Amino acid sequence: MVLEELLEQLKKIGIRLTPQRQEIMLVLVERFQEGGPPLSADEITRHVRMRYPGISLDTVYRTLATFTKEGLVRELQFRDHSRRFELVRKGEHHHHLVCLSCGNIKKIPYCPEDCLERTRECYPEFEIKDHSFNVYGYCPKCRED
Amino acid sequence: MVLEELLEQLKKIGIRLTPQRQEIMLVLVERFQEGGPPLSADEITRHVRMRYPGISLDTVYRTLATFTKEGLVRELQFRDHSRRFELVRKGEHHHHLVCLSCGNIKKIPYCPEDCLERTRECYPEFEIKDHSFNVYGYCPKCRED
DNA sequence: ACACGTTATAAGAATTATTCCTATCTAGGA
DNA sequence: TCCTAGATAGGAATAATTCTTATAACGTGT
Repeated sequence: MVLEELLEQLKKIGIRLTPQRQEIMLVLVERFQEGGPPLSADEITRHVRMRYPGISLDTVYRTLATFTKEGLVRELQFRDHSRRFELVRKGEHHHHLVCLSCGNIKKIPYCPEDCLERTRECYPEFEIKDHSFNVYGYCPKCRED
Repeated sequence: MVLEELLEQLKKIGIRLTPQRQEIMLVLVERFQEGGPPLSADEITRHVRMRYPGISLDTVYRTLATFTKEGLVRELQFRDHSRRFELVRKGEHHHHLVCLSCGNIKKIPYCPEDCLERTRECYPEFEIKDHSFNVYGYCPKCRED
């Protein structure tokens, strides 16, 4: 099961396996498995509180920062200024199509690898670590208005 | 001259040509001409205040929103949560390479058009308007640390 | 199983960026 | 020149995130 793998990974990293962290990881894994859109810190907090009511927002933010630093989670920043988080799974890579009206998010299964490669050639002195590709538009529902 | 062209464009659009708007446009044009990185709202405000001390932050934000809506300005959102603005010039299109350590920004002259096209094919019911492609890494200076 | 030291947490204060409110002002058409 | 819709200044309000600090608890070593 994915969750256990990840908890094992957390142990290896050498950070403490607290119940709060486990719950946050569980929420991220569930969202990944159902294929839904990335979650905001607030959404994650609300989900975690269903099963772990006392958790503080600060803990959620700190934990997400830790997970991101360890490469378990990817942090996303969209043009509407919303900040979202999603689980990183090895061998799986995608980008996002975002509705400018309702914020609805779809996965894009393509990746601009050629552009990335050309960027590396253009700036060989940069140590390139990551990239983001977002497409913005209006979803079918919002086009009607 | 670029500035006059743009002021003319503002007139055509039908919004009032106030001195505040002219100053903000001037700052954006100067930055475009010197080829420097996009500006934050705060940087723009500081620049505008050198020549127009009384301008309020709210006016800067409102004006940038107006310019963005009219397609004269592009709003950028990077992973460090910084929000920046740059002039849009027809026939010129680029993306950004951002240093994760110092925030240094370089222009990328390539564009993932193929990915964009494939995204259109994948989601034909979406009305695609725009996209962003950001590459993150460490600049030469920051690699040393 | 237990104690200890390190690290994580909760709670709320503080910070920062942005937007809202409202009284006043002004660009530009008549 | 006058008039009015739209714009501005200034400060209050909001929202998201981070900081502070006292308390709690993970997991190593006994």
